Amino acid sequence: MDKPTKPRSTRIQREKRELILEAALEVFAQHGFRGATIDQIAEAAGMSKPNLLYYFKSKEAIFVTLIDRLMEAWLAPLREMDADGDPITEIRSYIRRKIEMARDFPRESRLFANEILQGAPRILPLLEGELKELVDEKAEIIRQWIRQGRLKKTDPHHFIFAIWATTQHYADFDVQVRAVLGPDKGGEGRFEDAAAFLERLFLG
Amino acid sequence: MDKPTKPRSTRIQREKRELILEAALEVFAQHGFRGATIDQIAEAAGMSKPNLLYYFKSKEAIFVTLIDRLMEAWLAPLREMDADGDPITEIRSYIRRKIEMARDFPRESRLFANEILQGAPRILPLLEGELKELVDEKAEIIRQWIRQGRLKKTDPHHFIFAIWATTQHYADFDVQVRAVLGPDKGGEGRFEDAAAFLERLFLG
DNA sequence: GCAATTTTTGACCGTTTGGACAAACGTTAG
DNA sequence: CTAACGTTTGTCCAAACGGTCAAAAATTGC
Repeated sequence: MDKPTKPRSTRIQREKRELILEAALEVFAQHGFRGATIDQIAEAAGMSKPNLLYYFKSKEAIFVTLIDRLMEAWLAPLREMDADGDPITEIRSYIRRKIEMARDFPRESRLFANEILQGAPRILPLLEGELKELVDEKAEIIRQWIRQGRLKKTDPHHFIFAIWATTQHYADFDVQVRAVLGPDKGGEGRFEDAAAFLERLFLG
Repeated sequence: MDKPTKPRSTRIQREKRELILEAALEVFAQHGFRGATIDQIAEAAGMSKPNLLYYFKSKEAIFVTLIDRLMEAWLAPLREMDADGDPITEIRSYIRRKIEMARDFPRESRLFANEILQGAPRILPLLEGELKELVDEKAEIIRQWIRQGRLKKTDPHHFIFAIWATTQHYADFDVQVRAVLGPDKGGEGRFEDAAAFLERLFLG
């Protein structure tokens, strides 16, 4: 018994599946689930449609795989918020991480936004279960910080919503942000400006 | 010359077009442009597909009409921000109006969000033109208020972005908001709570 | 080198979709 | 009644779509 009984999926298989997921992320983020076609994803992945369907049994299967992975990364920053840390530092770090995600993973953010906009048909149970529990837990921590006089009084749930909304805005509404800021202020520095602004807004 | 030379469009025509636009708003907001079908819209409007196409020449035409109207209503609240008014009052009113729009016109908000998410293919010129000018103008007013010491120092553009993001969040991400708040706190009072929270956040 | 297995592809299928069209229907004015 | 006009519908079509399948091609294990 040197190895487990499931040596399935070769290195090549894993690589191809990864390639497809990368291409699908691009296409889904830009056109949404219904707007994206298997042909588009296949072309973006540099393979034929039947070939793609050899690795994923349906368009839905690709999407679900993508969004399942996404959720892990999505909740991670909030998970890191530590009750034993300094409130200001913890919240500042959280905002930083969220802005970095908007900058570095805008496609993931848009994919998520798309799913929620359509009524979260595939992840509603997760939102009502895991996400709600996590948020309630962190809200309790914030409430505790407030009781201890270490944080300005505020509604914890709406506080978290506001951080989500403002940070993700820079990924989801990026086109609008750049259009309004114009060529001058719309450069890559906008994420730094946003981070600085948001820290002041939420902690100042 | 009792009447102008263009008596076109009877009352019935206007009513039917209105009926279609109402149905289309519902369908587009829920499924996005690509996800919506003419049949769905026709059924929601209580008429046959060819009949619908008698009033609008294409799916695109319906969408464009809808989004053109929407933009008017969308910019109105910001337009009302008055340089001669009291800064705190003006900003508070703006936030109130935006939250009311999220509560009373969530479908319009989602339609707009959808368009931006897809890269704003149909309204990019408007964003770079009319919207940018309006925001720049109001940003200058805010900057003026700050110079006069009547408002806390802050980046006007990101300040406006933050108001947009947080208020629209309650329409666009409504499913998530309700899932996280749960049955108890997720009732109709959530918009009031949000308004109160946001006033504190932005003005407190 | 060769058989077994995995990967890739061209051709194909049923369904859905946006849209066209002519015929039918209804309404109104003379 | 009827001609003219606006409205409605059944039928049809071509393209796009998600997905299948058998066979070819490439790879792997021996």
